[in-house]
Amino acid sequence: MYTRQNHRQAIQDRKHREREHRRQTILAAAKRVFFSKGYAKATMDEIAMAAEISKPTIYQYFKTKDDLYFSLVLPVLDELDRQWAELEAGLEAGRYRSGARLVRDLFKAYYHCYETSPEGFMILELLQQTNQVRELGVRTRAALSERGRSSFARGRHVLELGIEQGLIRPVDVHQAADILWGLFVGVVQLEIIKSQQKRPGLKGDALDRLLKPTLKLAEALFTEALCVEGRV
Amino acid sequence: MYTRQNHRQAIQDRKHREREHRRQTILAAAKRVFFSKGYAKATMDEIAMAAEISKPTIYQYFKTKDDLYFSLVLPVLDELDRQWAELEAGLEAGRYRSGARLVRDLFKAYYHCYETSPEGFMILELLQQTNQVRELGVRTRAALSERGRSSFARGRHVLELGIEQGLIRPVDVHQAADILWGLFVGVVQLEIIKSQQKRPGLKGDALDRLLKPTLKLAEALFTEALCVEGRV
Amino acid sequence: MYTRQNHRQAIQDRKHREREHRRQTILAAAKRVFFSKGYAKATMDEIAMAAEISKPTIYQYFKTKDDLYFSLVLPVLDELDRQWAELEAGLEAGRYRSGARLVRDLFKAYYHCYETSPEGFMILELLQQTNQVRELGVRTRAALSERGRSSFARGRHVLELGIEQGLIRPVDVHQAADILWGLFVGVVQLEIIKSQQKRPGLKGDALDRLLKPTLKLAEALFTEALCVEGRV
Amino acid sequence: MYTRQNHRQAIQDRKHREREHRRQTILAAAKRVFFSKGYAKATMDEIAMAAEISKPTIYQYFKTKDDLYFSLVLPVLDELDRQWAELEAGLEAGRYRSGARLVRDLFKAYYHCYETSPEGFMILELLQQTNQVRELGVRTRAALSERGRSSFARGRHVLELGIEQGLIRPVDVHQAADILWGLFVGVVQLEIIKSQQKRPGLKGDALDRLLKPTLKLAEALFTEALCVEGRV
DNA sequence: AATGAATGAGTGTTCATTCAT
DNA sequence: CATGAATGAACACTCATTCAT
Repeated sequence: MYTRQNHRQAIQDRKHREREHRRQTILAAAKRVFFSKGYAKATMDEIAMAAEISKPTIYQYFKTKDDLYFSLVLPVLDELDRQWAELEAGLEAGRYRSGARLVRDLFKAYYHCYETSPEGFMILELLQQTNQVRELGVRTRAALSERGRSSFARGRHVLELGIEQGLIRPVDVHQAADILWGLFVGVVQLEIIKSQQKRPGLKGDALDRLLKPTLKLAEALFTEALCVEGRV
Repeated sequence: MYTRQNHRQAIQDRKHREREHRRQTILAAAKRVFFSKGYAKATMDEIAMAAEISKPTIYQYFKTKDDLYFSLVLPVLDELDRQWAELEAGLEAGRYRSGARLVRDLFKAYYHCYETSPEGFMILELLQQTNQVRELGVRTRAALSERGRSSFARGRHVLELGIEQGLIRPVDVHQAADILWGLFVGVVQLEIIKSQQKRPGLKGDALDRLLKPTLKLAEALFTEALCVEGRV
Repeated sequence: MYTRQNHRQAIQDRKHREREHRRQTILAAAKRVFFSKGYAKATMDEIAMAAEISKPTIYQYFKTKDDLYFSLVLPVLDELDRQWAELEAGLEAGRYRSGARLVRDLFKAYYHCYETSPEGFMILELLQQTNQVRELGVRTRAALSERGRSSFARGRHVLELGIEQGLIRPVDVHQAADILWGLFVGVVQLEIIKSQQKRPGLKGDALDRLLKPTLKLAEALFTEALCVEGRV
Repeated sequence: MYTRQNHRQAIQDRKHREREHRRQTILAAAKRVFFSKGYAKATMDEIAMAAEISKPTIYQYFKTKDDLYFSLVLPVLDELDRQWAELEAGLEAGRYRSGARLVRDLFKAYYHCYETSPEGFMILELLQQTNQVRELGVRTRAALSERGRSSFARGRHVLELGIEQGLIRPVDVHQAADILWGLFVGVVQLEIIKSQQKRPGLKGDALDRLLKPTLKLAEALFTEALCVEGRV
């Protein structure tokens, strides 16, 4: 039914949608720029141009450059958490029969998370470069820290479940989780550099051709190393 | 015998030593600053202050910021190459009986190289951020690129020899070398972030307590995965 | 009629006007500073202070120091060209009966061009000092070079017409044009130095009192030397 | 006769000679550098390298960059004065019969002075760029100012004599002297710019081919304009 | 809400000048 | 006397951020 009340509501909704849409546009632009230049060399001007808006507008959506950056990184961590949550659920439901499957899905989780937003994923490593001290409102900062922690915690829990269920060999889960993450990030990083040396501009294709088989081998090696059931 | 001739020579020598010493002071300061801030956020001013000299003095020893940075990174690659050359020689001399030994020494090579200059090692990854185009005299630039290539080539050759001699299982050496490097760098990077989150300032101790056992586990996993002789 | 449309237009217009006004303010400030210090000693900071704005603002109107400088010089060349075009038209229309008139107008052309922007005129000579190589976008650079060439070409054509019409004696027009320009610039330059030695600050008055009669005499001498009709 | 006294004297002399020689070396180097770069862009480093000595040594011969510069300019003014003194003497001895001769020798005087040290001559015009205020010891500054004044005074006297003796037409000698100087400097300047535009590096040849005929024409025009004896 | 314009605080780099030897 | 090394003071140019509209 059409009422003045509903009309107002509709306008409100549209505005919200538009606002969210613009926010996403900015984030997408920022992602591209941060990725190709690194945190420090990326300028707000360039991001604004990439988003086809004016610079001050960015500041209406994100308090600072740091804030924008972290807003980019957060979803990646969330995605990782979601992936791991699925794995966790699967394990708790007893859906895994072999360690190989588990390892395969572990790698899939990482890869899916990377694929969702390759740039966002890589940007995670720029964390070091950022102004680690500055304010940025406590909220974002805390959120980021907590998100990271929870992600890793869930990863460890997945490994613990795998060990408990006799799917993978007993190892220190802290260390193992770090190794998996380190391996994944390190390999992705290396292949990016390699693919950029050949032809600059990350056209995805070249990168994928390097990355996928390497990750496949890594998965095979970890299956071999971690799984209980013996040689494949 | 003390002669005027010797005297002059002695003075020359001392000056050379002093110059070299100052060069090292600057490099050490730069290492600290680059490491803690990243390439872009590190300022020449800060490096000068860290080295307790004036800014222009830096420019008497290093042509540009880039030059300074690369002078920091080059020795690390050289060290890596040296380590691998030793492994290569050992393999060619038939000194390796078991794959486990080989994997252990492979990890040792990486670790020794990291230990020689932890900051320098990590800085390698900043390569992406650097002004990849600028001149810096062709010499350093070319040297760097070539050094990287040759290091990786030697790493692959080591793996090839290991496979030929039946010490490790047949795998694609390109991919395997990438995985090893990626794993090592990724893990070191992750543990650094972790140790800095706990207490900023990289006091080495905290880092080492995290890093060493993790790398030990990684070594064990790779021994398991790569070696021919079966379960250890 | 007042409409919302017109309102917007009016705002646009005002902004345009303001922008142009500020541009002129900067140009005027730059003119003063360049003139009193020369290209190299003039600093952007000083120009900014003279224009009572901040330094980065200058860079919103002019890409580089070079660009600012050339933007100052270009109009002078254009004015010169315009003056000569008038002379040319007059000659082609057969409006000149005596060589004396032509020489008088030649000097008038130079003088008018100088008067339009005395500093700008003198700044032309600083061309040598400028970074002759740098980019500055090809556009301005090319424009400048071409402008100079075309101005001189037109000057020569004016002399050619004068000779053809029997108004002035047959001389090499390349050389004659160079002599006229050299004389004018050289004299202006000298009188400026002289007037500055007496009282620094180019108050125009002192300069004019020196410059005008000297140029008058130069005109008389050239009339004598160039004109066909014999002694005046 | 060889005595200890003479010996000391001889050593003193040699030292003086050597010192003077080095001074000249520096001046020659500075001349080249100042000329090709202009005052501001010329660096003491470059001058030192051109003179094949170290930078501080320059400061033992010249107090500041300004001092060095003015020491370069002074001899040119002296040469000009010498040339004019000769002309003056010739006139006073009644050696000139025709105005044409006088004008020819006037131009010769300028040209000879330019030829003695083309760079030095041109450098004179950079006077504006120099730090006109700074100390530079009063001495050099005063000397320069006075030298300029006296040179011009003598030039005017030459013209006065020429007028008195009925060789050239009565004109204001202040203005006429300024015109002659301005013409000469302006033309030289212009031809230098032109010859550099064609092929950078002032190889003299190209310049001379432009300069000489132009000056020849200028001389002819001034003969025509200034001389009493009528058309040539 | 969006933007054109403005700016304070740096950046890397250079240079005239001065020590210490 | 000559010099290698050092430095204070600039300089052109940039950027995250904020007004005014």
